[in-house]
Amino acid sequence: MHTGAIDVGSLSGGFDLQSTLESGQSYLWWRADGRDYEDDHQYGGSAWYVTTARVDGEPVVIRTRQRDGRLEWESSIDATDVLSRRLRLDDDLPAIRDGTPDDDLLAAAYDTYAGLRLVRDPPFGALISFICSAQMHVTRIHGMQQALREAFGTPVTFDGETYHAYPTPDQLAAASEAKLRDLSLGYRAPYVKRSAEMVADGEADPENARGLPYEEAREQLTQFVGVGQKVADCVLLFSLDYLEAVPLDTWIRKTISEYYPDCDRGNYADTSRAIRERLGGEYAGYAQTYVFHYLRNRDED
DNA sequence: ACAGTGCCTAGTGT
DNA sequence: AACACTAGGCACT
Repeated sequence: MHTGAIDVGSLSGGFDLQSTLESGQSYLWWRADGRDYEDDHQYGGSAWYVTTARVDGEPVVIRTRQRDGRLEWESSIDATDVLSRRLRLDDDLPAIRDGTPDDDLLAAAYDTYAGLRLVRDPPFGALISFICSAQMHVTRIHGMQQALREAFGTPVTFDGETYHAYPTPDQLAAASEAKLRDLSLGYRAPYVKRSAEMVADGEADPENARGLPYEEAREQLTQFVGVGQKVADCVLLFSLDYLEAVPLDTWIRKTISEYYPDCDRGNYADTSRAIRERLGGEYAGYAQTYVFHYLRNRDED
C-alpha cells in the first residue's frame, strides 16, 4: 500500500474535501464509513472518502481524507496526480472568485464554503451517473451507482477488502435492461444501456465533446439517450472542464426566479445564456455550484 | 420549434 | 392505511 499527503493548506484558495464531495457534483465517491452524506454534514470533516480510477486501464482504489491542511491518501499506486486531477487542485479559487460577480448571495456562498472546488469526474462515469439523476434524489442516485459497481464492475482487492471499479462501457452495454430495472433504475434503465452501447460500439464518446465551443459541446452530448440539456451541462461542468456550464435543474431555476428574475427567459437555452452572462461567463458554473450548495443547505436547515 | 404527456420508484406529507 | 405528490428530466408526439 502506498500512502501520502498533499499539502492543500497552501493551495491558492485552500481546499475543503467535504464541501467538494458533498455538494452534489459527483456520484463517483462514497464515504468509507458507509454513511450517507445527507445523514450528517458535521461528521464528515475528517472522514475517509473512496473512489476508483483507471490507471493504464487497470482499476485502482483511492481513499482520502483531509486533516490539518493535508489531504492524506491511501492507494495501491501513488495517487497524487489522480487526486490533483479529480479534485481540481490546480484551480486558482481567488481568480475564479474575482471572475464572477460580487453580489451578496455569491459572497455568502464563497465565504461559507471556502475551499470548495469543482470535481473532474471521468467522462463515462459522469455520463451514466447523471443519466441516472433524472427525477431522482441525491441519496438514491448514489445508491444506484454503488449498485451498478457491485453488479457489473470489476472487483478490486485493496487493503484486505473487495471493492468494485465503476463499470466500463462494455460491462454496462452487456447488462440486461431487466437487471438494470432490478437495480431500481426505472425508466432510466434503457437509457443507461443504450448510451453505454453507443460508447462501447465506438459510435460516440463523451470525450469527443471536449474542446468544442460550449453550446456545440452541449448539443453533441445530447445525442446520448437519456441526455437532455441539463444532464449534458452536468457532464460538461463536472467532467469536461467547461467551467461556464450552468446546469438548470429545479433548484437553480427556483434560485434564478428568486434572485436573478430577469434571467428567467422561459426556455432552457435562453435562460442558460442569460444566467451564464450574469455569473460572469467563463466561471459561471463554478459560481453556480457555490450558490447551489449554499442555498440547498441553508434552506434545508 | 415548441408544448403536452408518460415514465420507474422510494420517500414524504396528508 | 391509502393516496397524492415530488424528486437536481427526458423521449416521443
